[in-house]
Amino acid sequence: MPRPTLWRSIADTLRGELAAGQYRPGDRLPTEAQLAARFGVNRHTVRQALASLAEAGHVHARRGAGVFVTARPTEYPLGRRVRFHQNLAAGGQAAERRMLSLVRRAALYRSVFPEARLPGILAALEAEASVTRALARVGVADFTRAETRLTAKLATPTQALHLRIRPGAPILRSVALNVGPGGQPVELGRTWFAGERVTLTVTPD
Amino acid sequence: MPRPTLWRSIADTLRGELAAGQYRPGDRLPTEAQLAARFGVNRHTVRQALASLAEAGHVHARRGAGVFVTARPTEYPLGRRVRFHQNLAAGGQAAERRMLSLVRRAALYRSVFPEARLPGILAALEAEASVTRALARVGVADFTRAETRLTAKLATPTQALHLRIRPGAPILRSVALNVGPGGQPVELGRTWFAGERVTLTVTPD
DNA sequence: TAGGATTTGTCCGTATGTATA
DNA sequence: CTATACATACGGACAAATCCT
Repeated sequence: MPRPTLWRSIADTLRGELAAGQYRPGDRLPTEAQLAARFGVNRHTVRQALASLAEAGHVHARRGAGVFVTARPTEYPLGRRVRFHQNLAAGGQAAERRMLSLVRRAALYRSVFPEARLPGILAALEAEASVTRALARVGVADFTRAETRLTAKLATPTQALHLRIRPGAPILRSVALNVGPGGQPVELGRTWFAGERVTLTVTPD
Repeated sequence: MPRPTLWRSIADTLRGELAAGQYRPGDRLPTEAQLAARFGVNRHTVRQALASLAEAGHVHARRGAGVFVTARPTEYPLGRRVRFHQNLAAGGQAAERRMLSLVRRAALYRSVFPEARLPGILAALEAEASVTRALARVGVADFTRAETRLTAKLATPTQALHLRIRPGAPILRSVALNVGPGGQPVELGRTWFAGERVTLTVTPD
C-alpha cells in the first residue's frame, strides 16, 4: 500500500468522481487553478494528480483549452485484428503516441521456449529484440495463439515496480500457448497486465 | 511532432546513450543533481526527462538509491499477427459446461436487457432460472458473444461477501455483449470472477 | 547496531511561453 | 487582439528511503 500523498488522494477523489459519472466523457474538468483552490494545494500538486489520471487514460489535457474526460478507458482488443482504438483520446497523432507508450509499460512478460524443438532459439532471442523475429530466425515463420488462460492476481512488489503501479494493485495474468503452423508449441508466454490500465477485449471472428 | 523542449532533448540524449550501451541493464545513472549540472538545468527539468524514460520503461527510480536502467524493456507480447478467438459461448462444448460450473461457485452476475427490444423479458426472467431459457421464451432462440472485455479489479466488500473471498482480493471483471442471430444486442452481462479461484480459458474455434 | 550522508519524492512559490477560445 | 489555460522551467525546503561508515 503506497503512502497516501496529497496528489494521490486528489487523484483518487477525481477518479471517484469520474467513476460516479459526475463528469461525463468529453466534459471539461475545472481548471488547474480551480482544482488547486478547491483542494487547497499548489497548482503543481494538482498537475501531478492530473498527470496520473492522464497516464491511466482517464483524462487528457489540451493546452489552452482544458482537461477533458477521455471517451473510454484504455482498451486492448484481442480480436483477429489487433489494432489500437484511435477514438481513445480525441487528439489524433499525439494521442496515438501516448497510447503506444502507455501500452509499452502496461504489461510484463516472461516466455518459455522449447529449445529441444527450436535449436538456436536462445541465441536468436539474444540477437533479436522481438520474439517474433527471433522465432522467424529459427524457422518459425508464423505462429498462432492456441490457448489463453486469464486470471486476476495482485501485483507483487517486483511486478508493481516494472508496471509502475502500486504493490497489491490488481493485475491480469495471461498465460498463452503459441503454436507454429504444424501445431507444435513454440512459446509459452506469461503476461501480466496492469488491470487498472488495461482492458482486454475478446471478439470472435 | 512534439516541439523540442529542454526536458525532451535531455530525455532523447539519455535514451540515445542507453541505446548505445553506454549504460547497461541494472546500471545506475548519475544522480539527478549530477545530470542537472551536466545539462546545465534545474533538477526538476532532469526529473521530467527521467520520468518520461521511466514511463517508457527504460529506467526506474528507487528513492534513496538512484535511477537504474531497466533490465528488460517492457515489450508488448501480443503481436499484431496473433489471432484470438473466443470460445466461452455459443458452443455447448465441454468448455462451456466447465465454465458454467466455475461460474456457479465463484462468480457474480449482473445483466442488462433491452426491454424495448425484448417485450416480456422481465417476466420471463422471473419465471425461468436460466437466462438462456428466458431469452428463448421471448423469441431469442440463440445468441452469441459479440465482445468480451476483461480487466482486473479489487473486490469490494459486497463482492467479497458473495464470492466468499476477502475484500481487496483480486477479481476478474468480464463485460460481455451478447447478440441475437440478427446481431441485435440481447444482453449486456457483467460477471465478476474470484481471480484466485478461476481461470478463464480462451481457445480458438 | 547506530547514525550521518546521500538520493529520490513531494510540495510550495514564481515566472514565462504557447496554444486555444 | 485579449484573456484564458495548460506547458515548461526556474528556485527552495523538507520528507523518506537507502547506503555507508
